[in-house]
Order: sequence, then structure tokens, then C-alpha cells
Amino acid sequence: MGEEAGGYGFDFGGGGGGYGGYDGRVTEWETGLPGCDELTPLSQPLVPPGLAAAFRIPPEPGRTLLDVHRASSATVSRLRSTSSSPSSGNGHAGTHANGGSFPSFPGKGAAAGDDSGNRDSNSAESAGEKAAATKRARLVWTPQLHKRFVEVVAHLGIKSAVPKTIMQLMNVEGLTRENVASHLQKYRLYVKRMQGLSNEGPSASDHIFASTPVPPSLREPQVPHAAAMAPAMYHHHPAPMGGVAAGHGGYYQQQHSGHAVYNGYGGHGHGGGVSTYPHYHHGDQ
DNA sequence: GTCGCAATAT
DNA sequence: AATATTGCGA
Repeated sequence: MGEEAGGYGFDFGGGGGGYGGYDGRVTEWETGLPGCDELTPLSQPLVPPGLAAAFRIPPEPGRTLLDVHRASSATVSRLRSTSSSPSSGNGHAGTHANGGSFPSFPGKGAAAGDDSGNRDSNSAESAGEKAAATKRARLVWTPQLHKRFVEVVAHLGIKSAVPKTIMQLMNVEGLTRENVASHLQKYRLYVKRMQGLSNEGPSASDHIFASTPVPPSLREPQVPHAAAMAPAMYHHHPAPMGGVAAGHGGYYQQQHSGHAVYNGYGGHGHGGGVSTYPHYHHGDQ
């Protein structure tokens, strides 16, 4: 197999189009577009400060050339892989009317509770689109996201809780199978380790896993629950789901009513927040 | 192709 | 430290 040529296989070669490499420009796409001098400078906000203030629009984050480049890379990459057709097993999994969660970046204080009405700020693709990054920043498993994960796993039962299914039931936009697989792998180790030391507390390095208690059903083999695999017949949740709605439509969905202020998570005991945004950490690390 | 797991990379 | 990636045998 052709080893990757430096990270993320942007192998455009296949096309037969007249271009090569995402790095190069597709000149056909540029004809008719405004020239550089006709465009609003990156440094200039689209909405005049005064107007923004009048409507209480949060100040726009500065966009750098790098942001733009990332965004366009993302777009290009999305154009070539517009697959997302799970078509796996459940003929129902296709209910992709994703009303739910989507990526954001904790560049500034995003991971804290302080964003008031703040959408994701950083990178250029806003969540309203189905744009997820190719460069895909590292997913941050927030307690909320992990909770969702645990709930799905618990309802699937150990035997059915495989990455692909989990990913589908979590219904979090931008979440990949590998994200889940990686997390699941660690989670299993965590659960196993916790069983060994049944009366020890989780160690400091497990804070994410410790943020949601391991459901008893996950601590021993248990037959898969038929209902868990039949979304249409989905019934109540044993556990409260906070802002993440166990839709009465019979499927996991996050209700996206208005805003989803990120719930900072300090202790626990408030089951309030809507927050199941996956956070990404863009990785210039 | 997906899964699971360990090793390894970032 | 937390995730991602990879390799390989189911």
C-alpha cells in the first residue's frame, strides 16, 4: 500500500479532472470570482462593530490565512468523500436528520461555561454546515460527550457495543468510528481496571472516565437487549439524559433548541445543561 | 469490511 | 496527558 505521503492522504490522483493536489489551485473554479482587491480583507469584520453591538452579535474571531486554508482544505476534502452512507444493518440508522451536536474548538474558553450564547468560534466552518474538517482536530471527550457514549454503550449491551454502532447511535456530527473505537478501547481498559479494584476510586488520570459512573450492566456480560437495537421501539431511559433528548420519536437526538450553552462541569449534581457538543482541539500541537 | 487490542505516534 | 494511528489476527 502506498504509505501515506505525509499524513492525510490527499491523493487526488484518481480524478481525471484537470487538477492535481489540493495544494494547487483549481483554476476552473476561480474564473468569475472576485479578485483579491475586491474581497473584504481578512482583518476586517463583516459586520461593522457598531451594528454588531446593536444586535448583540459577539465579535467575530479573527481569521488568519491559515484558517482559510484549513477551511478550504476541509471543503475540498468533503467534496471528495461525501459518503456517510452507513446503510449498516438497521435500515433505520439512516435517519440522519441530525439535529444534534457538532464540533467546536476550545481555542479560547470554549470548554468552559463562560460562553454566553457563543457558537463555536474558531475555524471557518460553522456547524450549520455538514462540514467537518479533514484535518480533523483532536476530539476532546468532554464529560457530556462521554456521558452520551456511556449511555449508548449501556443500552447496546457489551456485545453489541461496537464502534460503528455506537457512533451511529450517538449521532454526533463529525464523530468518526475511529474516535469511538479509540475511546472505547480505553474505556474497556478502564472498566476492567475498575473491576479489579472494586473499592478503589478512579485514579487521577481517569477524570474523563470517572465523570460518568460505569453502569452495572457494563460490568458483566449481558445479553444484548433487543429493544436497544430497534430504535423504532425505543422506550424509556433508565438514566436521565439531561439536555440530550432521548427522543420520543424513538431515537437519540440532541434537541437543538436555541442555544446549547456548554456546561462547564465542575462537580456534578446538576443535570441541567444541553451540552453535548463534541469539542475539537485543533492540533497545532 | 469491521472489530479488538497492543504498540506507537503526535 | 489525551487522542490518533497503525499493524495484525480474528
